Amino acid sequence: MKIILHVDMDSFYAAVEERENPKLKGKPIAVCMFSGRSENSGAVATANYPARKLGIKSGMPIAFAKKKGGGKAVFLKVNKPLYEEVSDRIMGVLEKNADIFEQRGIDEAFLDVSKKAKNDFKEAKKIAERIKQEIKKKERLTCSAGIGTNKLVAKMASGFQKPDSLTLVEEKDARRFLEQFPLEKLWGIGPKTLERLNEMGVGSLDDLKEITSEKLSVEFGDKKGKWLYDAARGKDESPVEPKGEREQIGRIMTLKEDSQDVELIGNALDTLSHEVFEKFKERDEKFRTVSVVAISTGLKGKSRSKTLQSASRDPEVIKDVARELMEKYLKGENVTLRRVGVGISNFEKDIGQKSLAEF
DNA sequence: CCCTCGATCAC
DNA sequence: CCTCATATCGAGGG
Repeated sequence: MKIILHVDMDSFYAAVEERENPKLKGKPIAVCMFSGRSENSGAVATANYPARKLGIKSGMPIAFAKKKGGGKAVFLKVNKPLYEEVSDRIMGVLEKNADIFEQRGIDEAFLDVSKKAKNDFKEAKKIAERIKQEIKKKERLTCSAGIGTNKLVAKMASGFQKPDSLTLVEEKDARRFLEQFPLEKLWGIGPKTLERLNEMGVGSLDDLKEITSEKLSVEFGDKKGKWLYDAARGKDESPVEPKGEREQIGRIMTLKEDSQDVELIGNALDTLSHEVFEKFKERDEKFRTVSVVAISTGLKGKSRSKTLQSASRDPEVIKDVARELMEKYLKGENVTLRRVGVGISNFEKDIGQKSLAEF
């Protein structure tokens, strides 16, 4: 039997900001992504607990959050490089405590600790306590941890008593533990899946157990269908797997104003292409696919992509192909765009020669 | 099997 | 009033 630990930082962005600026201590904080089209356009990325008490939630429009905040809350702009730097150190602490380590996003990770814990939940608990201690001491940040026999249970456990919590769910308790959550709180069940399940007459995990694996596969596809079937039974065989390098690099931005203008949009694409290349260039690889995303005023997103005959690592290629894809798209549809994005993927090793200087 | 594209989830 | 970034799946076409 495996023992899986899931660690999730508590309101990470806001907590880092609070730590960096003692004046903010205890205050409601909303860390926001400002889109720049007007004073308050954008969304809340993370709200700390005092802010949540005021009704400010992540994903919420900033203008809306400000109404809720009643002037009490502090609104900050995200400082991603700072959070990344802090995250790297935290992930180092987590990784050294794991047999197998899988980072998921900037502030959470799965740790397979089966060997280190000698298959003993008590040992796993000690490991989790040690991790929490070390992060608190070194970074002055809290996190929540969940321990279970699989990723699903561990993930649900870490979120169960946030913040600064540690929740153990032994195998015999897993089913009952999961059953207390409404379906939509289950990891992997979002609004769409919930709606379709409801239409099938499924309103709880218990109901879900009544549906056959075949039926779920027809409705949700093979993978997801099987996953749901297992989830209803507290089962999740997916392994903790180290994440390799990113397989896509993308950037998206909100236009200063809604636009149909090829030149204005083209300029935005140039900027994005440049930023994408900046992230990509330190890798010793080439990309083969360039894609663009166009999000209309109605917030409907469309994507277009092109895979090149031969791989490239030329920033101009990103720009050119992005423009080409977008121009073609805009010609075909009569749409006004709100946001645009550029991405590259399909990386392959660059076995190119060294430059003369290196040689 | 590869490519394109949309959908979904969730940070 | 509506951010940003990535992974994964599946359908449909070739």
